[in-house]
Amino acid sequence: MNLLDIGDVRARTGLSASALRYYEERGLIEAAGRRGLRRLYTEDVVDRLGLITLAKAAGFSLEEIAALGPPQKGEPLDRDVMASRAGELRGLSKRLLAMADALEHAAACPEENHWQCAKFCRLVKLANRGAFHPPAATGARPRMSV
Amino acid sequence: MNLLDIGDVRARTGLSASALRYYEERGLIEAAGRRGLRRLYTEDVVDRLGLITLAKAAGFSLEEIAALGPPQKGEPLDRDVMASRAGELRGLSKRLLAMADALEHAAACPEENHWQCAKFCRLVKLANRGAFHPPAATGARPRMSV
DNA sequence: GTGCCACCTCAAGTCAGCTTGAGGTCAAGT
DNA sequence: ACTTGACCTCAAGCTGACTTGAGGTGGCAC
Repeated sequence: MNLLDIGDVRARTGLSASALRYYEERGLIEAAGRRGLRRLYTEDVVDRLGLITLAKAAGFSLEEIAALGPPQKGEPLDRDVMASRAGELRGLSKRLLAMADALEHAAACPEENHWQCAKFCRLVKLANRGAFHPPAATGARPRMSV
Repeated sequence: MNLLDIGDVRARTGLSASALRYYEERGLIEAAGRRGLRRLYTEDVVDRLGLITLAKAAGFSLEEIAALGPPQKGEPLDRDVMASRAGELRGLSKRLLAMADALEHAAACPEENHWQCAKFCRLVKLANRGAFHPPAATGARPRMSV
């Protein structure tokens, strides 16, 4: 079996060596063994890391990903969890789209001052009612970059 | 003019007093004056804070919001910036929707192991090609909660 | 006039997900 | 034999948006 040096894994996944060591420390991946001090990985780890990157992009935290089971397990994710996260993502996607519409409206609005725009003012009031506050109460979700 | 205590502002916006002080420190808002040690705010600040909450939800960082101009200015946002951010939000929204579709497919996929699913494997390969890596090169964008 | 309590300041802590730095190891090429 | 450079460990640092805590102040009701 073709064993990979951490540098090879880095090249195949685009992840930094320090990130890989960090993932190992967090229990997301493991090395097949060592050659001297150096970690040696099986090629499996590349798929595993692809999955991790994917899961992160879907908003799973490293902790959640680690909790999804031991590194080598064939079954990568619980189907129920996946389905429910898909629902959340759909919701977020919708909210973002609404924000985009609002922004675009405000950008194109004929009023010379946004505070004259009823739509804009309605949105601001909604914001103060908590409609856009971070979901702290809803059980702190991870964050994703825009 | 009806002046507001920090506690009143808290009640009207749902933001914590410490967050309000922090926003002031960062130059996002300012108090109209003091009564003794206590900050006094005009009612304007409530709208201003609604706008800030909105902008945060749209992915603007506090620094960007602060850069959009002095607190009391009527013109809240540059239309070009708004329009371009709207485009970014649309893109993010689309990617999230694609992720949701993929997750849902994987959750419902007849294959007993996701690694047997061609769609899933294609996605993992894409992830390793950097398609889902955080946009570090694209100029670090702020983060938003899922 | 006194007690309470909402407010104040300033420094330090929190969270995730890494990165950076100092100081060390080791295998291979010249 | 020696250098190079890729790797190692461990601790500390970074970012953003706040929160928390200790210790202090002062306006208002009684």
